[in-house]
Amino acid sequence: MDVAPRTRFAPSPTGFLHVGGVRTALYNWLVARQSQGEFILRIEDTDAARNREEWVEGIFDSMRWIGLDWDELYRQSERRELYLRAAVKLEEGGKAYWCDCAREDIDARAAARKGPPGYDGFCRERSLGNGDGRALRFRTSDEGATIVPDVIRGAPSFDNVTLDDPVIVRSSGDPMFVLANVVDDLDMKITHVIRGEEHLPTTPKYLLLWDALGGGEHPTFAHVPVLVNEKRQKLSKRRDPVALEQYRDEGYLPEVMLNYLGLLGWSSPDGEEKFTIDEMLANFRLEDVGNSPAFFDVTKLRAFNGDAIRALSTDDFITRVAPWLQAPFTPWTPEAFDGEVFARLAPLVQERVFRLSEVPEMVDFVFLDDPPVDEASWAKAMKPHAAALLDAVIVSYETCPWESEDLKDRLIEAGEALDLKLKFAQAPVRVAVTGRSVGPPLFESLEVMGRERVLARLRDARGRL
RNA sequence: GGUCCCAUCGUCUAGAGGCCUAGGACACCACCCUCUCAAGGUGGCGACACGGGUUCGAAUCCCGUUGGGACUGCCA
Repeated sequence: MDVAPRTRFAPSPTGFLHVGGVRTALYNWLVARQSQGEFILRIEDTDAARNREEWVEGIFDSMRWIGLDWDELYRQSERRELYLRAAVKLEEGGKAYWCDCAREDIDARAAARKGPPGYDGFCRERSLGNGDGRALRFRTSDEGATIVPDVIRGAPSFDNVTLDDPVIVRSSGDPMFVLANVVDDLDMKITHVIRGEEHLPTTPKYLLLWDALGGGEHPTFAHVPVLVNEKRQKLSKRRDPVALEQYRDEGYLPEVMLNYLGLLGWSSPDGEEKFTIDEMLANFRLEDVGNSPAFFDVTKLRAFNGDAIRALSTDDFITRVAPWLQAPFTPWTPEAFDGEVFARLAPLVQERVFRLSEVPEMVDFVFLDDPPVDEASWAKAMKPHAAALLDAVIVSYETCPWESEDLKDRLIEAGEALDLKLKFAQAPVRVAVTGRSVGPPLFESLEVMGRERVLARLRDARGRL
């Protein structure tokens, strides 16, 4: 019974892709790709109230960016009839019933009997027909237990009495998540349900529904631990930076995102933490996925990203940083940018950034006519000796050969005349030219900028002292 | 409240009864290198939640406690 796996990633359109979702997508993708199976992308947009076409497009873009390709694509909004037919079948088979209880009624009854909150099966035997304001509920069993065999959690068992009858069709006539989910998994012949741990408590309902629909053999489940924040709460849209798109815009490399996400809950057998998607493909095993929540630590992601950027060839780096060298990421005008100048600075910058979005601010002084001056840097660098030093450097730079080595030697000379070590002598020049106390190596930057512009800035700074 | 899940350095993890005076990575600290900042090099700090069992022997197995989390929607 070794059938090729069919796995699925089922995001709902919310305007962005949740990094936790991307990780489960990755695991699903790996399982499918490892064994000539199929990876299915299913847009769970049954909630018409929040469903925008551009959000769906965004999911496609992000999936392509991260490199997870899919074999089949479905949108639940286009499959409504299928779910409704299943609902009718359940109702006709006596496995679902109509209910007109309002939330307040349900809560009031729960409070009155001092029992746990939740639906009490009030309408089970009322034999209500379909009608205005009525929702269809699935009748769960009151006897026995449902166990969920799970690749990474063992076999948690749930007593069926604790299961509320879930609404499967809203009073609006729209199908609900559980129904659509089970019907689709059945219809699409999904073999592995790999999803977030938050779905584990509702899996018994899934299984009961599966059986009621005559589904036969159950899929293999793997409920992967949630991703948490520093307070160990599930990563949420409201309080945590969870959007994959945000990381993309900040200049994290897609292969690093995948690597880091893969590392959260799984480790390579050889203990190597840096791995490619192909290496993951070769070594990944679902049963090796950990079972405790992992903190999404951007600090480590950042470190890995910096390493990956430095490992790029200069040409690759230039190619990949290109999008950040234009609007809206740059303070300079398009005409002011010079690709050849940037190419000379690129290796210097490449070694100093952790995210591609940090590049513009590191080279902006080269492409801006009048770069902003950081006041704190100015105050720190422009000590009493600065005037004399700048005077000397200006004179020296007016005639010296315009090569970084010469520029360095001349500054050393000027500094020594004032009894300043290079460490201190370079500061006024750096701030005068770049506006800041930190940046790429100074003399290479000066060389690239050219004598006239450098001299102009030095004189300008001297004048402000 | 109920149901379920989880528990090794600050963080991600290695660890499937002796290989563990618990290994690696990120972070942090110190030193070296150095034109700033990074990078790099060297070294350091740092954990088996607690209590009972089982066993010759437990981070590893069992039970309990404590702690954390998820779910408990006519959201997905």
